[in-house]
Amino acid sequence: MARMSVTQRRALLVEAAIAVMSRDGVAHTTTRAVVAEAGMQIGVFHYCFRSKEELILEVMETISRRMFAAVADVFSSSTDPAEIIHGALRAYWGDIRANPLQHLLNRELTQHALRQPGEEAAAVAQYAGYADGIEAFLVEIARIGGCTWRTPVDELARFTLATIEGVTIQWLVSRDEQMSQRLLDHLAAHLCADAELEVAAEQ
Amino acid sequence: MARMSVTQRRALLVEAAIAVMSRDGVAHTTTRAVVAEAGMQIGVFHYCFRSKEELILEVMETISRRMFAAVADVFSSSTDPAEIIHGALRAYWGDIRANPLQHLLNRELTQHALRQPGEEAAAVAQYAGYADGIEAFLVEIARIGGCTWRTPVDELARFTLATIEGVTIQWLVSRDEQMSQRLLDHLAAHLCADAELEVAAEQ
DNA sequence: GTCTATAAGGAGATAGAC
DNA sequence: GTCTATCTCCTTATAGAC
Repeated sequence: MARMSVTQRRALLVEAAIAVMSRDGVAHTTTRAVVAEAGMQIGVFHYCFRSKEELILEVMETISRRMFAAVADVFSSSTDPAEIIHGALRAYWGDIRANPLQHLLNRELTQHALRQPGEEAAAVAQYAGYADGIEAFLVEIARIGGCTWRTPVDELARFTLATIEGVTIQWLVSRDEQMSQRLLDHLAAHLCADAELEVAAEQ
Repeated sequence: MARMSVTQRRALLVEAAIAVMSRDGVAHTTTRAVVAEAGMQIGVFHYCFRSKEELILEVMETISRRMFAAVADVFSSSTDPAEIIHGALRAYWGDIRANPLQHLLNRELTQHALRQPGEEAAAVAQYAGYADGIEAFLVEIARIGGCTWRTPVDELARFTLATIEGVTIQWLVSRDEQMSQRLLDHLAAHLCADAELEVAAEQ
């Protein structure tokens, strides 16, 4: 095989791992399958990664980073809180529809980390990232829309995260398109009802 | 070992499997570990179960059945919707606190089924059971409390299921007691706000 | 850096004595 | 029905030639 920097190989192996793990699940993914997917030889693996576990952790970080990119450009669309909220949920939903297996994988990775002694921190970091991301999102909505949240924003963010994740798994199991849409609309309405228009001028 | 009916052995093996799988996770559970936990010999396994997969499916059904028992006696307490709702969520939360690993296991079982070709139906049945259970619960609350739900009850039930499950996984990851309590209170308030007192007398 | 060969250790399932 | 011994397969990880 052509020469290639270890860094580049690592990146290719992470991509291959995401592909294989999405397709077959974490449990059924072997290092052999990953290197084969990347078109490399089995011996390559262990001078790119210390262990299979190190690869899994890197997959976890990579996927988390990408999750946000899927909804990042939603602010450009509007300054109306209701529209931004609906836009964000639609964007998230589009990502679910486009990559259902990747979202299933994401759940598996969380649980894998929780079961792996010493890796609980990876799961904690993953969730803290999502919660903080949504929280920042809500803060930004309030700023743009000139409103405040009745509920403490950390609580509202985690409530939103919880519901979104629950809706996701329900769809992954049932594939009931219409119900999932209704549930996300229900969540959007709940959020909109929590927003309180600020009194226009102070001072 | 003493003679014992296959039926009884199956029951003991299911209990042992729940113990081992809760402790170590589905991925790390071997048939050897299960029979050892049950104090049996390895050879026993395959004339009690056709395969490891058959055992896992039976574990799944057993756990689902028990989940409801944990909140079943909540109606005796009150006829006030708000109190019943809070009571039910408290009961659920108590079960989570008492058996966190079993709830983690439950998630793993869902995903295992989704990844196992031909077993998706087990996951679907699991979720349909939870959704229908919560729906019946909401209907009963409305009947007892003399109120109706503004939101269609199938939607409200699935929204509740989604949020509960999201809160559960957040706690399993973060173990943030106080936040989880706030999130469940938030959900309870949301449900109470959806209840609409019926006009006392018709006709 | 790259690749082949292999070490070392389980896994699920079964055969066959009792 | 019960239990021991074992078959067969597949895993991660490493040694060592090139």
